[in-house]
Amino acid sequence: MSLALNGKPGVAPETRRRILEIAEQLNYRPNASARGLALQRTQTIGVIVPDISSPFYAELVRGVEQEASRQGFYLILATTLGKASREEKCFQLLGERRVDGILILTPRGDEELVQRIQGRGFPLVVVDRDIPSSDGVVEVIVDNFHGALSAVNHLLSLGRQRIAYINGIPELQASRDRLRGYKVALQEYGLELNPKQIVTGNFTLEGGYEAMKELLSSCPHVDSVFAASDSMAIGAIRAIREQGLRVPEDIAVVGFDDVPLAAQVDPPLTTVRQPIGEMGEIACRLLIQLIEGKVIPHRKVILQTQLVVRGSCGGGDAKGKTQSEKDGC
Amino acid sequence: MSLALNGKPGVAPETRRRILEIAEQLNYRPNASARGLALQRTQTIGVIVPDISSPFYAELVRGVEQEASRQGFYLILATTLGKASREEKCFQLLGERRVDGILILTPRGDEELVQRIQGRGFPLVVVDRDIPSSDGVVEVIVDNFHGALSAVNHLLSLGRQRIAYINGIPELQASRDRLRGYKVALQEYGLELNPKQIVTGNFTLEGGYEAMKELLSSCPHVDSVFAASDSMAIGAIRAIREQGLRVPEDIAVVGFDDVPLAAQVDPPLTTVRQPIGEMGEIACRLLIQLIEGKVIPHRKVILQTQLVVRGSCGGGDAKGKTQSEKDGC
DNA sequence: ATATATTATTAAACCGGTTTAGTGAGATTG
DNA sequence: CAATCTCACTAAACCGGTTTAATAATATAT
Repeated sequence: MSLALNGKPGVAPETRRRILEIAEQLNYRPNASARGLALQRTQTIGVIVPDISSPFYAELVRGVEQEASRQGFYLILATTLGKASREEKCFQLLGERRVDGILILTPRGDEELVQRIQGRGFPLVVVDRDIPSSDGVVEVIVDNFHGALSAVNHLLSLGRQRIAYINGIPELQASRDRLRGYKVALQEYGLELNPKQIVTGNFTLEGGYEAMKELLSSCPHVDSVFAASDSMAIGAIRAIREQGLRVPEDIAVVGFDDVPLAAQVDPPLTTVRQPIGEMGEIACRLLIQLIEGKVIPHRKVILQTQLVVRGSCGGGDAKGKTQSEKDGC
Repeated sequence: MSLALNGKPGVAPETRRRILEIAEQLNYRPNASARGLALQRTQTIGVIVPDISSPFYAELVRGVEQEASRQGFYLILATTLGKASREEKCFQLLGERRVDGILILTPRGDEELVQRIQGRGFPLVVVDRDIPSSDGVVEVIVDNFHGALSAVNHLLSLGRQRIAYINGIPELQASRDRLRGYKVALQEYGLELNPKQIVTGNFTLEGGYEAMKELLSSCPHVDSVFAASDSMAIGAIRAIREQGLRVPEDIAVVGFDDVPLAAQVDPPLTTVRQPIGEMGEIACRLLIQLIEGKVIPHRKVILQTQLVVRGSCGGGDAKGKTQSEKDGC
């Protein structure tokens, strides 16, 4: 019976046809619990995520879901709400469910939790994680350094030279990598680094707004700003306009992330796109490979960002202004 | 053993303690598949949703997840991507999983699918559904009519009288209800309805932009506009500004939904808030009640909207202008 | 002290699949 | 024609829980 339904050999064609017909007739659906029990395999992936309603994670989960469903896997969601206590609970729940593998999507990834999950023998892939991999955890991350580099290089290529940087939460590795990209781009161009041109927001719109106000008062002659997130970039634009300055004519702005909103603000935001959905897909694909016992060629996948040029930094029609006079900042 | 672990009576305290100790020691976790098989109950809720990455559905799912996890249920996601063919498949998958109940979150809800799910005896709650309930399906919806009413009344109270309406996709009941609210508000105020002041977008920013351009050319003297979604409202603002007009001084704008973006645009958007997360929570709570065989007092829960006043319609400082001259539109 | 009622522990049946072992019929071969 | 080998089908064991029935131990009553 099981043989016939699952298309395995050892069943006469006629018998198989008859079984399938009857199954169809009383529309039989196999019981996943029973199958899971017998097979010790649930075709389920557990996803640990801080908050499903944030656009970033929602898009990530969408990518995961797409790939999982394509390969016949299901998703079971566990949200931590950012609390470490819930992280432990999430793992327990997924463990009881005997999920075939676990996907952790969080930059605050608790190293200890990762250890324990691995210790219990669950296939595991970590996405967008902050912590440098200690042991052979499979991880999917984005190349923040080169992303920032390309953003600043773009501003430089447009002739901007007084480029400020609005950093995100400095504790996150992502912030540090982007900052490094900013610094290296300036250095390679032969520009001196001005510490006053580096301020810190907290990845929020308000944070970007405040940071930009601070920047405008301490360095009034900046001609462009690179923000470590689109939200902060949008906040910065608001601050710039309140000062009566124009974007991009007076100050060019580049963001990071390419959230859906970025294309819709005025002016449309030039930004560094993170391939969020693709990260989810790839992570899911890797996890399924792990589950199926295949060898993973590279345990660390680093995805490249892409610079999306829109209106907020002057685009192709920038005149390559030559503001060479020094200001005090 | 089972008795001891689940805290049921009929076990000596000493024995129970010993069992729990051993269980703890070799950290035993019950197998959810086995339990599901024996109990014919999986503690799982199947969620059918068009697309998890849309902010609206993401927030809805967040609400559902919160309530489910509070009551010890898990979520299993099934996305339709809007295709009816996948809708059927989703149901099959959830059926195999023997989910305890199903939540459908979609305005395009296929009536036939609802019938079949009910026919199979699955507890079912439908959220944000378009179709008027034929039989006793439990549904959670939002009061679009009164929401629109309050928005237009607000504009009227600010002295605006030439109020235009940008409708959403007319096939959706939500659009029709909002349109009705618009009409009734004007009628109750004693204003005549001008068909030219009603245009149609498709719920997108671009749609709102185009609709507003059309409106400005056919009815140049409108003093305010109510859009059936925030996205369209934001598109409308862009169109208004391109004409050299100011918001809210020349034209006041009110949206619908209160997406996160609404508070962040310039000027902050006055809008009608839908309690999205709460809808999810309530729907989930109702579903669990159904699952547990409790009686549902009301099979149709209609949630009220809330007018959120921000800058885009002049707010409290509106001067109550009296533009009584007629224009040709 | 014996019979009975009460309670705690142990054993077995069941949920619905998968898989292996066992059985019978038909084909092949000496 | 009998012995063997295939192949298709049937029966039984197993996955890991829950629940009911059977059994053992203890307490209560006569």
